[in-house]
Amino acid sequence: MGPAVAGSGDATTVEGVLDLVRQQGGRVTSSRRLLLRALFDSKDHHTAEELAAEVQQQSPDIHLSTIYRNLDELERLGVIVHSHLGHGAATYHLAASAHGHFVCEECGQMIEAPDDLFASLAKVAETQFDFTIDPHHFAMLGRCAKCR
Amino acid sequence: MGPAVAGSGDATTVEGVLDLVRQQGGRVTSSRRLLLRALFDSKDHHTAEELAAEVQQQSPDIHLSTIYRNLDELERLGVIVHSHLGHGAATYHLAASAHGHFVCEECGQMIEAPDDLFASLAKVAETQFDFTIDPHHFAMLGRCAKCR
DNA sequence: AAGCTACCCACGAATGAGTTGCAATAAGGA
DNA sequence: TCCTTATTGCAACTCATTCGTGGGTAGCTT
Repeated sequence: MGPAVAGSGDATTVEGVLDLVRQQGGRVTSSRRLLLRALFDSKDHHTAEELAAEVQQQSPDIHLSTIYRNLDELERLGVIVHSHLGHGAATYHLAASAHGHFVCEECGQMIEAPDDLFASLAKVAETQFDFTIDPHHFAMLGRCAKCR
Repeated sequence: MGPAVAGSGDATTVEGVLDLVRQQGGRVTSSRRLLLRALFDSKDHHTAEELAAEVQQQSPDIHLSTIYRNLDELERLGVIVHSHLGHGAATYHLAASAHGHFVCEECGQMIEAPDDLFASLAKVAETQFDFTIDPHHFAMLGRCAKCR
């Protein structure tokens, strides 16, 4: 039957997320669509500035502050998350592909860490402090093999 | 006998650290002494601004930028470290009492975590990625019991 | 004790990342 | 098509931190 119509609000496609936005009383604007395309097209980590540059290739008038406002909105909807990988700007990516990060303090190399690596830490934090960790937000710094 | 003379460069007292500074070709100034006193007097975490306020009670002309430059210097000497506990300013404390941090995303409550809590994560990172973690720099975010 | 000189300081201005106020614009239901 | 209100572009702002500068001073050297 050809490509399925955009799911009604499942956050797995650009149009699906836009449905979700509309359902929440938000409006579908071209800046939102372009930003979501940039986020879906590359599953990497991007700063707000990088995403703005991407979006501005299609529509140069879209302002960085609009990008920030839309990123905030998408984060409130749970579609994306941001993380801090070091001392610079935050990076954004789809919430569906959330994961932890190991970042070398020396060379900046970043390793994506599947959640189960943090399972034992999660358990200790839980039993000792009644604390539920979220290992995604801040990177775990350290030294990679090359820099040690 | 009286109190022992300041150790020759052991970073366990204000005067010891100042010896160390002098040994490295640095100069002992009153802003450095006051800053070190502030750091030694309370073993808590303090932002640069808080430390400045403390120092300025003795010597109101000491500028915030001097605090930052001295904090950098002390960090290069390995006497102090800074960590990021959330989205605000960095906090500084003595390197000797370094430790990890669990911080609640909701209420901001901070729990100091002894290093051995991170032992299992350290091992996994080592064997799987040849990566040596430093669990002090960024806090591990999450939810405390009350906020969950 | 005085001189020298590299180091250090106060001050202000600049930076980088992100936020906010506001008037103009546009999405989308009526 | 009209109307309401979300959204945008823009500029100005905040916050944390860094930088440039000329004057000041610690602490060798003599």
